[in-house]
Amino acid sequence: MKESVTNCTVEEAMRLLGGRWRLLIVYFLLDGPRRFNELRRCVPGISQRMLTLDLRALEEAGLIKRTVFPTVPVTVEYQLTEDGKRLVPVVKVMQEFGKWLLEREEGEAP
Amino acid sequence: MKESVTNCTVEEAMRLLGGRWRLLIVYFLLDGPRRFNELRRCVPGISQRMLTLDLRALEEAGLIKRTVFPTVPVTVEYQLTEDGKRLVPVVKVMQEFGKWLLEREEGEAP
DNA sequence: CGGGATCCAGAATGATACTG
DNA sequence: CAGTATCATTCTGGATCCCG
Repeated sequence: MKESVTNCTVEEAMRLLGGRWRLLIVYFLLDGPRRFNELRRCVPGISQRMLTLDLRALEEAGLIKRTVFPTVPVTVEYQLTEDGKRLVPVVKVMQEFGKWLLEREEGEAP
Repeated sequence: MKESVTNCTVEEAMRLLGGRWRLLIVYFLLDGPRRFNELRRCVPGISQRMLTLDLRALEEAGLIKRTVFPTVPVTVEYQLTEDGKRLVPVVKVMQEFGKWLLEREEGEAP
């Protein structure tokens, strides 16, 4: 089972990005590096655990870079890598579609 | 200006499209209408149940249209609505990103 | 053919407590 | 501050049987 898929590029992308938070996290990294708790405040409703897990997944995929500054207490910064910048159009398009969705909802069922 | 709706737009979009199959189903509807079992064959590995559920969700969101032809046995066709065509850029961008992902994998882990 | 209904396994996510 | 560990809950997806 799970042999390589034929032409399922969309499936591959969704397997990595399809979670509830990942693209949202990336969204908040568009403007520059962010620290862990900074992201936690930005991303509405995410748990500490999921933030950790999703950051790890994105890091493992080479899309973000984790930098530890040996301050006291320690400071950790996350930022998009060059590869990660390939996510910019993905986020943008999702943002636009989501915006349209929300505006449509307002118009139909207030 | 509801700042309360900070940027749930990405979240909103992912809530609707974030599943494993939905964008993939939409992908196979880009070229035109498809019947149920036709989609089942196209979408690699999807179960009948999930195809039904996801088609329902997309229909409820007004993104696809379900048409029943009273043949014997019955024939059901699914197609993108005008609203659903807003998904075209979303699918395209996912497809491109997935393609890049797959090509990168090939290059790294032979 | 195109589903609906039910049951179930596993993955995804959340809550809470603890730590260097 | 930035996590880890553990447990609980919810969600996703598959298997199977049934029906008009």
